[in-house]
Amino acid sequence: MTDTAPRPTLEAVAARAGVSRATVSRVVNGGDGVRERLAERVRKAVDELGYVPNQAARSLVTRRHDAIAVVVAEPEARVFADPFFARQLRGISKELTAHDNQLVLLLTEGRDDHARVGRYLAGGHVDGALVFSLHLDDPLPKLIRSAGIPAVFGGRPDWNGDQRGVLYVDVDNRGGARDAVRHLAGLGRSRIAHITGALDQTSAVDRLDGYRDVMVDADPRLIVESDFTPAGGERAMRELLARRPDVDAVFAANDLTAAGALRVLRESGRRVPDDVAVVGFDDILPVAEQTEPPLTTVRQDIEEMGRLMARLLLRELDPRAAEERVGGTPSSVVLPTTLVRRASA
Amino acid sequence: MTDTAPRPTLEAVAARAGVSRATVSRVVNGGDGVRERLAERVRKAVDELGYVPNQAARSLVTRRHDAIAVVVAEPEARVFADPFFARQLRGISKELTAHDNQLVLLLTEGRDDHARVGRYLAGGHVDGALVFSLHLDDPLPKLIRSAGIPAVFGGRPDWNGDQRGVLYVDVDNRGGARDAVRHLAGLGRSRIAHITGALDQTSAVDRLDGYRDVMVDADPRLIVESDFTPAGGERAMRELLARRPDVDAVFAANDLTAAGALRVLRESGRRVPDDVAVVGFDDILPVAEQTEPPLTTVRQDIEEMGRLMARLLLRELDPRAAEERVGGTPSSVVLPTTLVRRASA
DNA sequence: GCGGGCGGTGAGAGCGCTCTCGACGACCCG
DNA sequence: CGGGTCGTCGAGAGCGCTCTCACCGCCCGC
Repeated sequence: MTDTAPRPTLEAVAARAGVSRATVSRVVNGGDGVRERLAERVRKAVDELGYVPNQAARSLVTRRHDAIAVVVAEPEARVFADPFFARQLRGISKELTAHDNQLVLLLTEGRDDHARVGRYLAGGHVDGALVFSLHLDDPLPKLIRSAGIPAVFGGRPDWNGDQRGVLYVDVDNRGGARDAVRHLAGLGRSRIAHITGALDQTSAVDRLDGYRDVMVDADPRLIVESDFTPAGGERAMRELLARRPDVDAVFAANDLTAAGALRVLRESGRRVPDDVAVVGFDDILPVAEQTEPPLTTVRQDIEEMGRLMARLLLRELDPRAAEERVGGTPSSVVLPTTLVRRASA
Repeated sequence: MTDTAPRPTLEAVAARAGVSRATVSRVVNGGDGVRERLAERVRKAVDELGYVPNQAARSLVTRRHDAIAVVVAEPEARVFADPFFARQLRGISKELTAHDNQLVLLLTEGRDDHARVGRYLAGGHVDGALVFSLHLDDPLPKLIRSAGIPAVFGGRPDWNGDQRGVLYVDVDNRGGARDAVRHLAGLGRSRIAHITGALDQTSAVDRLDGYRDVMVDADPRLIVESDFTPAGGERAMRELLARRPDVDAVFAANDLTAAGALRVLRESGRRVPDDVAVVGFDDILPVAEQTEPPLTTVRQDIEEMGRLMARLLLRELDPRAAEERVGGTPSSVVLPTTLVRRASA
């Protein structure tokens, strides 16, 4: 343990500035109702002493923490293959920092951890939570709700039951999927297949729905279920080639899957995009740009998504905003996507 | 704001169990020196009331927070292209969770943020810090030191000045590089080139040193400086082909760079590995497995690195451990690497 | 010229917890 | 059988802050 010099207290600052604790407190917290002359003297004392408020003492009385929990309930796979997660965190971090809030990160590991997270959130250590829980059967949303703590979800949660007052920020997965498939159709392709993502996640379901919106009466054999992984993409593509060797386009539920599909197509002697055009989803840069050929894909602004989630939550927490909100509660947001054309379609 | 029911206090539990506050506190914190009969009664009361200790009140008196900061000082690029960061976080999170510590994440954005981070750390909101700051000129290490807060660095820091007592966990970059180059030599290659990483990071410097260890008197033209990015890898590879068209192997400082190099080699009509063998570094799965051909590379156990960093810091913070430590201060760790053979070399 | 406001300031009471210290039996030894 | 020791527990004093409330000048209006 490093011995830290005893940090100056409000008391010390007050003594130095020749005022009372209350006045120093007022100045430190915005300084309303303190005459400028005095305030100036206090600020000077604060600087000289290097005073930093003790957050614990402050929280004890205000019952606020200026801290937000970010709960990530991904069992390895997805989050850690993508830089996804990092991007969202960055967006969140930016927004929180701008409002002097801290980011407490909770990563969960299997079921047991849910209890721990629930306890933590219910324990009132943070003012709110941003939750990433993309699986349909996830207990987290209920847990959060029963913890009685304000929360915003990343991605549309889809649990059975009351959805009132549930805030989330999602990407327009369905619309993005439609754009992708329409793009393929616009290229003159008619036998457009879809390799789905893991269908226990709303994003995968929505992308599939988007595909169906355009391909209203597609051959069901053109739809192959997969799991968002490259290996899954390979398997699905093989299956697809067996079912419909005449397939001339593939819309994969994400870039990783598309990369797997691309490899199988190459193996099978198909040229991309000449014989089969391929579109992915996510625009994971190190992947989408590195594939052979580079991948046409649907981009989503992940960082913005994080930023928005944080903003929504902070607004929810701010009593001032709560007043303004009368008659217009803050609502969930769905972000647009854009098609990024590269060589694969 | 959600109205949270007033949470029960120690006082309430004490009343219910018919004991004093002090006794409840003892039970809650391990229960030494309390007769089992009483302790049992207290635990029952805790359960019934759903009591959760107020961390703020506790911190106020103990001056401990059971929270550590993770500071990531990466200007975008590296961290967010790799799943690197996510893996490390996971390792850290696991270890911290196991010891009931919270993880406060601080991402920095340019210079201004350093001051903010410094203030935060000096403010005594956390017990220690894990710092990722891979750039030679980074002010963070000094800042941390002057904040007087225990810290462990991820990657060997390299600032001028006193290094005593500086703890870090690093990967054996130099050894891994040696292995990579020896592997290429073992394949019968003699004109082995190296595309470096950004040389303002110790990892890049160490990898270059490892290359030099084996290629003691290599043609300097075989060494091309780059920056860890795919685009940089492409540029470097072009330069290399211009300088030494007879190059028969490339050791790239990381997988992203290798992927860029691979693309240029393909363009130029070289076959990999027949004409030119390529080895990367990091084993970033979604990249290394997706390249054409799949990349032989040097793997580092990133998650373990995070775990170790946390363990080191926690030990540093634990007064008990401090006693045991007499005569043997905890020291930095360098993790081994392993060569992963795929198709590119 | 005097009372009522009012803006500015200080005194003091807690927030919920830990921890020291002293009290109090029970138990042991001589 | 008396004095000391040990284990167990409660009383109470803060930790550093916010916030209410009372107080004190001063300015205004009549």
